Parts: sequence; C-alpha cells; structure tokens
Amino acid sequence: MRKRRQPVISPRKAPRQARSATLVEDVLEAAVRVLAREGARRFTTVRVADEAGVSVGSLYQYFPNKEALLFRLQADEWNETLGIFEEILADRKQPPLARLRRAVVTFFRSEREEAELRVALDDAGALFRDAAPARAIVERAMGIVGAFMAEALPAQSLARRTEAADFVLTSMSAIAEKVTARRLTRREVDAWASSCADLLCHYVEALALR
Amino acid sequence: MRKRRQPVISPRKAPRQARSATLVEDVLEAAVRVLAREGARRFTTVRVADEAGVSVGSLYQYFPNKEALLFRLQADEWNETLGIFEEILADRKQPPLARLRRAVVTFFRSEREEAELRVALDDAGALFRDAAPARAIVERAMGIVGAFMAEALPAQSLARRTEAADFVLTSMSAIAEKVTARRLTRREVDAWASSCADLLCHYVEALALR
Amino acid sequence: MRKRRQPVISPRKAPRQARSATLVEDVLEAAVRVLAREGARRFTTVRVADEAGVSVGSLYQYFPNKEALLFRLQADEWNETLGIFEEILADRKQPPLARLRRAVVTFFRSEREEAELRVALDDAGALFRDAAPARAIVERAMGIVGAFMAEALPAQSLARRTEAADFVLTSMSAIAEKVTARRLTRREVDAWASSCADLLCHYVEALALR
Amino acid sequence: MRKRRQPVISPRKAPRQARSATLVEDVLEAAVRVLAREGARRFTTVRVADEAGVSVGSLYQYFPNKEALLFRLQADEWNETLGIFEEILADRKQPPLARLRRAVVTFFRSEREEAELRVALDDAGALFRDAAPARAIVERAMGIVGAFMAEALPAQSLARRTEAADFVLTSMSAIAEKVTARRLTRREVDAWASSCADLLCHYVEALALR
DNA sequence: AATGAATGAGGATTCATTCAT
DNA sequence: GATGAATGAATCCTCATTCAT
Repeated sequence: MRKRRQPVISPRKAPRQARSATLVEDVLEAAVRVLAREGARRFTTVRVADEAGVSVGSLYQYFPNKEALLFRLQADEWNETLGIFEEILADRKQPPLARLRRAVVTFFRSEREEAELRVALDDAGALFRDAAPARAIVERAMGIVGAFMAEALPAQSLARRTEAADFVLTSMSAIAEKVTARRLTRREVDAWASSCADLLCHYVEALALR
Repeated sequence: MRKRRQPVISPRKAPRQARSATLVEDVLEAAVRVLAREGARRFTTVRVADEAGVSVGSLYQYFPNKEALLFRLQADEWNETLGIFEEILADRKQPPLARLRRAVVTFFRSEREEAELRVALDDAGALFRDAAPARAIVERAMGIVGAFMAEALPAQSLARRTEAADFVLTSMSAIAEKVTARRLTRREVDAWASSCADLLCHYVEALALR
Repeated sequence: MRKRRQPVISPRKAPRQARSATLVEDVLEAAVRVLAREGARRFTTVRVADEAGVSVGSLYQYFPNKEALLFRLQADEWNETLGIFEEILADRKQPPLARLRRAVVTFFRSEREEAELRVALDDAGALFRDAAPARAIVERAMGIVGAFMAEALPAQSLARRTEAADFVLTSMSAIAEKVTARRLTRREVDAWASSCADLLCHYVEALALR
Repeated sequence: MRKRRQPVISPRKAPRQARSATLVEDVLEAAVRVLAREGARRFTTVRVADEAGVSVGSLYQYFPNKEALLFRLQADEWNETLGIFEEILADRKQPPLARLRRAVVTFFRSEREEAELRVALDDAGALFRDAAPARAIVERAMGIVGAFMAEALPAQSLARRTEAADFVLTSMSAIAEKVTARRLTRREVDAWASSCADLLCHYVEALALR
C-alpha cells in the first residue's frame, strides 16, 4: 500500500468564545444529521456547513479537514461509551464478574443505540485507524479494563493482565459492532450480550485459576 | 438513512468464452494489485482496466459497476476461506471440538493472510452489506456451521443449533477481522485464535449440557 | 522556503489521433486567448476548457495540471523564437558579427510580438522555473549559441566559449524581456536591440582578442 | 488584456504614532519571514498578521490590501539598493567610469543578497508593474543615474543622457535580476558584474565620443 | 483603535460511466 | 465485441476582506 499522507485529525484551534463553542456544537450535530440522512458517500463539508447554517469557511476554522470532523464524531461517541463502561467496572460494591457482565450488556446496548452513526462512520472513515488521537482512546479503554483486571486477577502478572484486558475489550467490541450493525431489537441484542458476557466471564475465571 | 439506489452487484453477464473468462480473471487480479498498490481511495475502474491491460469498456462489459467488481473480490476471498473452513469442520475423522479448534485457528490464519486485501476492501466499500449475493455467502457459511452443530449438538433443536452456528460464526469472524487488521505475526495471531477457540469450544460444550 | 512539490510538467499522454491533436491545439489556443483576455489571475483550467469548447476532463487528459499547460505555452513560444534565432546564427553566408547583430534584432522583435503572452506567463508562472523540460530548452539555446561561438571564437577554449554563450544569451534575453514588457513601438524596440547588439558584438570582439 | 482593477497600493494611512510605526515594522518583518518560510503561494494576510502577533484587522488598518503590503516590501528593498547606488555614483572623488564599475558590482551583490525575497516577490505578484508608486521609484533611479550621466557625458543633450541612463539602468537590473536568481556564489556573481560593468563602461565611453 | 470570527465564491482536480468509432 | 476519449458534476479546501463586538 502506497504511503498516504495521514490526515491531520486534531482540532485546528480550541474554540475560546461561547459563540465558537456553539458553532462547533452546531456543526457536530449537523454532521450527525447529514451522516444519518444522506449516508457516508454524500457526507461533504459543504453539506454539513449548510445543515449547520454556517459557512464552510467557519467549519474549516475549527476542523482542519473532513477527517478531523468525522474523527471527532467517532471520538465523542467512543468516549461517551467508555464513560459508562468505566463507571460500571469501577463500582466496587459488586463482585467483579457481576460488574463485567453488566458492563458488557450496557456496552452492547449503547452500541446498539449508536449503530446508525457508527456504521455511517465506518463507511466514511477507517481514515484514522492509526491516528494518534485514536490511539489515545484505545489507551483510555485499556486503562479502564486494566484496572478492572488488577482487581479481578490480582495474582497475575501485569503482562498477563494487560493481555486479558486486550482480549476482553477486543472481543467484546468486535462482536458488539458486528451484531449491532444488524439492527436487532433490544431484546435480541441483550441475548447476544448475555452470551458474550458468559464467555468473557468464563475467560476471566479460567485465567484466575492459572 | 435516505434510500440509496442499491448498486447492482451481480455480474452483468457470465463470461461464456475462454477469452472472457481470462479477461475477468485478469481484471480481478489487476484489481487486487491496484488496491494493494494505490489504496482504496485511488482504486478506480480506469486504473484497474489499465493495470489489466484491458479497456475500461471491456471491464464494464463484465462488471456493471465498480461495486460489483469490489464485491466480487470480497466474495472470492470469502468463498475460498469458507472452502477451507468446510473441509475441516466436515472431517468426521476427528472429534467435533478438535475440529472446531482447528477450524478456528485455520480461519484466523487465512484471515491474516488476506488482511491487506480485506482492510482495503473495507475502506473501499462496505457498499454491499445488504446485497443479495452477500447474503448468499452468509447462508453458505451458516449451512456449513449448521451441519457441524447438527453433529456436535444432536440433542438441540434446529433453532437453537442455528443460533449457536450464528454465534460461533459471528464471534469468530468479528474477532478475527479485528485482530488480523493489526498485522500481527503468525505466532501472535495463533495465540488469539487459540484463546478464541477455547471460548467457542466452551460455548459449545456448555450448550451440549443444557 | 518550504519544500514544495514540483508539479509534473510533461504531457500526460501524447495525443495519438487526429481528434486529440486538434483538441490539444484548441486548448492551447484557448489558453492564449484566456490569458490575454482575462489575465493571469483569472486563468483557470475550467475557463480554458470552456473557451476551447471542451470539457475540463478532456483538458486534464492531455495536461496533468495547470502548470503543464502554462509551461507548454511558454515552451512553444521559446522554441519558435529559438528556431528563428538558430537559422540566423547558423547562416555561414554572413560574417559572424553581422549574424549576431541580425539575430539580436530579430530576437527583440520576436519577443516584442510575444510580449503580451510572456508577461502573462511570467505573472502566472515561476511555477515551472526549475522543471526539467525548462532546462531542456535552455540547453537547446546554449547549443545554438555555443555552435556560433565555436565559429566566432575558434581560438578560445570550450569553457570560455560556453561562458560567452551564456553571457550573450542571458544578457540579450534579460534585456529583451524587460524592454519588450514596456510595449514600445517596433522602432523603439529596434533601437534597444541595436544598442544591445553593439554591446554584445563588442563583447565578442574583445573576447576574440584575448 | 481586460481592464483589471488596479489595486490600491499606497498605504491607507501614514502611521502617526510610535505604536503604529512599530506595528507596520512588525508586519513588514513578519511578511518577509512568511514569504521566505511558506513561499509565495502560502503568503496570506492572515498568516502575516499571525506571524507579526497582530490581528488581521490591524494589518488592514495600515495596508489597504495584500498588494500594498507586497509592494511595500518590494519598494523598501528597491529604495535601500538605490541608496547604496546613489552613494557610489555621486562620489566625486573617483573618476566616473570607476564609480560606474563599483556601482554595478555593488548592485549585483546587493541583488544577490535579496534574491530570495525578490524571487518570492515576483512569484507573489508583479501585480503593481504600472502602479504610480512604482513609477516614483523608477524616477528616483533615473534621477540618480541621470545626474551621473550629466557628469560623465556633459556634452550630450538631456534627451540623450536620459536615454543613456535608461539603458544602463535597464540593462544592469535586467541582467542582475536574471543572474542572481540562479543563486550563484558571490565570486560568480562578481564575475558577471564585472563583465556587465565592462559593457556598460564601454557603452558610456562610446557615447562620450559621439 | 483593535480584534478575529465569519463569509462564500472560487479553484484545481478526479472519476464513474457512456457511446461513437 | 472492444476501445478509450470525452464528459462535467462533484469534492475538498483556501483566502481576501469585512464588520460586529
């Protein structure tokens, strides 16, 4: 694959004033609507700006390019999901595996709700797979699950726990993505989540016994 | 999402003559090369035709549009993988779970080898998620795994076995896709495959006891 | 100065068929008209294509980019001028200095006629200052004047003759460019040419005596 | 050539206060840096203002448009060079032709040092070839060389001396521009300057004998 | 007087597809 | 059947300038 210029993805400037913050919000919301209504192929910066009632120039004042806009959408979605995820996994009032189960189910549900956007984003993107900010999110996720593993698998080495965190995170998100793209009902998604949780709990248990 | 004209995906005509068959082969091989060399963004029909030493017009004689060409690439890859998969799962000389394990490992390896193409294909398209021919492949896959389940879970209802087949297939392919996109070494991919196989075997065993 | 990608300047494909050759001619003529009528700033590929009664796409079939089109204009002009220049300088029926004088005058006149285009090109350009094809033209010019020097200064070393050729060529073209940009009358330009010829003849004579 | 709105080139207002004078200086220096660092194509008013640590609005307070800013850069450079030039030509302690020779050499050296800026300026503009302030500079130059000619060619008519001044000035600057654009070493430029001075001295001598 | 956010026309270039030869 | 020139809408992005604050 020929070297492709990795698009700049970080925001061009942080909006300082209230007006700008609103503008950025407007653009992001408009972007979601355009993506949903027109699909990834017709997702253009001009259309987004129009939808936001803003000039293209203004859009480019805050997003250096189209990729950055898409990435921001993606990142916001991920971060929100991660927030929920973290909250559940860190709740020491429940036994670890119960938390894991709940977290998995919640994750699937959340993914289901965002499926529309996520699929559109997938179509549009994959443009930032390796971008630094993308890695930052992965790291945040690993941090969250890693902390959980430290608690659930205290006897294991850090390396092994990291491996476990990666496995759980990767499997769960891979399956959730694929399944929620099918637009199933909440009940159906819950069933998948439950099966998936079974497996992952079993995985952690098995590791604990090693 | 606005109704988008679902692109025609089936070949415009089946190549009857040897010359045509060769042409189609040439085009497909050229397409793989262009995808690898230029990336999804620069994958154009003219470039593919050039690379194949064929005129664009001829390309359009056998592929109604660009999507059809991409789909064909994808389908060929899937079918090949499925062929291997079937062979292993159907081999009655081995106990079912051993076969499942071997199949999973082989699947991961095969996905790893095709990762380059698959990722490029993903970038280029996802244009045919719901196309009829895509479903045909899914059905073929379900048939293969369903047959295996009939043997491994003879006591379960067809519905439950179908569900199991879907679960195994979906989980395995979701995880394999995500993991092999990381361009790991064969050894690393084998480790993932092994963990994944553990879980899926456990899943089938658990089902058998219900 | 930050590294700027040097634009590709060589023609994208050689026009094979009569139709294409006509198209290229049409485009070049249209380009001259657009440059003259609208000025360098409004010289756009779309406008040129329109003026030529051709689609932009067609223009890009034969010129990889705007620079290449401009360069072609420039090169054609230079080559034509050089042709005349060569003819005069190589005409052994006249004594060398008489030829040089005639060549200089003819060069100034030719430059005067092309001034409109050249000035517009200058404004537009500098886009191709260092491109390889530009150097080819310089080499052709050096060849022509070098041959003349071999005859006029047979006693001098090659290095010195090359130096002399460079000096004559550079001085003459620098002065001619600057002067003809002033849109003087033919008579006025002739006066300049004559003064310039005086100097250059003196220069060659002085060199011959060294 | 279609009538193009000749850009306003004179400063919008003369900076009265120290603060303004500083601002104008800052902007000019920033402009030089931007031109050098980013090239003519990326020379924008916003970028210059940023580099100067000033708002675009402020920039437009003192320069009515981009052209005026570029022109000011050009004019400053010219005036500086002219100052040196004048100093040498007016120095009655030396014989005229010796002064002319020294002036030419100094001019070439000065042009060599400014070549970077001059080329960038050419690329960016040449937008003000006929602007009134540009003529003022030409007139200043003509005044300087004219005074020299009055001394060197006292027997000639004013018209002839003016012609001579124009010839010397035009030839020298044309050749110097072209040669220094080649980024030669100081020694090489000196050689060109010397040859050029030879010719121009010869020109003046020949005129004196008429 | 200073700011800098907002504008939006304008430009270069690409590419899926057609259709005259 | 094969060819490949021609099409032109569509895309991303820039930037001189203004004007509300």
